[in-house]
Amino acid sequence: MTTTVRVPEGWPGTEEEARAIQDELRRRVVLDEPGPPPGTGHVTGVDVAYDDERDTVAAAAVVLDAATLEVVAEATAVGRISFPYVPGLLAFREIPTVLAALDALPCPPGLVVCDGYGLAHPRRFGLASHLGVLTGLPTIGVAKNPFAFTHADPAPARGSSSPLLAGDEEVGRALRTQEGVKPVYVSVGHRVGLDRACAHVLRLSPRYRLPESTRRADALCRRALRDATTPGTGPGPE
DNA sequence: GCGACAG
DNA sequence: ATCTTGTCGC
Repeated sequence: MTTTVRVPEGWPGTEEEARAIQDELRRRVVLDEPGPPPGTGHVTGVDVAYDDERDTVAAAAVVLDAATLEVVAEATAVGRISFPYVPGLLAFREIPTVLAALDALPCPPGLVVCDGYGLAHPRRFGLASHLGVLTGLPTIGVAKNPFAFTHADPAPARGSSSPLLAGDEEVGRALRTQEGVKPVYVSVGHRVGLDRACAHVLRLSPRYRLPESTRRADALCRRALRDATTPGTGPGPE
C-alpha cells in the first residue's frame, strides 16, 4: 500500500529557516549509545526518488532481517516535493515522505539506514541525524560520495576504512565494502556509534558496493514513483 | 568574492 | 536525483 502525504504545516520555506531548525534540533542528537548489535533484529533501508516535472516524490522503507537480509516488510509513500535541493539541506526535501513510509510499516524498523549523511554534515546534522531525532530510532547514513570532507583512500581489501575528516574531527568513515571498489561514506545518525555503524554496513553489503537495505529501498521507491506517475495507475476519480 | 557541494 | 545506447560479463 502507498500512502499520500502533504507538506507539513510550519515546514521551512527558506534556507535560513531550514538552517535554524537544524541548529535547534541538532542538540537532541544522541551520540553516546553503541546502538543495536550487528546481525540482530531488524534493519530498515529508506530511499527517495523524484519527478521534479510533476512535483512528485516517492519514498520507500524496506525492513530486512539483520541476520539473513531477507525482506520482512516494506511500505511506500508519495507526496509533493517539500523543498528544493540545497547541499546541506537535503533532509527538508526527503523527510516528510520518508516519515510517512516508516509510519506505514507493519513492524518496528529497528536500525534505519539512510541514503546520505548523519554527523558528516556542515552543521553536523544531516538527513540520518534529522530522521533519528524525529523518530527516536537508531539511524546511520551511507553516502555514495564524500561531501566536502577529506579522507585517505582505504586499503583495497573489503572492510578497510579511513576516517572522514572535518579538520581534526572524525565525522565518519570511508568504508570499502567490496575489494577494489570505490568506498561508501558512513556516518553516525542517532543512537549508534561509528564502529557499529560500519559493522552494520559491512554485513549489509555481502555482494555489492551498497548495502542491501539501500538497494532494496532504491528499487522500491523508483517503482512507487513510476506507479504514482503513470496515468491510469494513480488514485482519484477517473 | 568564487567555486564546490549528500540526493 | 535524473537525463541515456550499447556493451561486457555472469
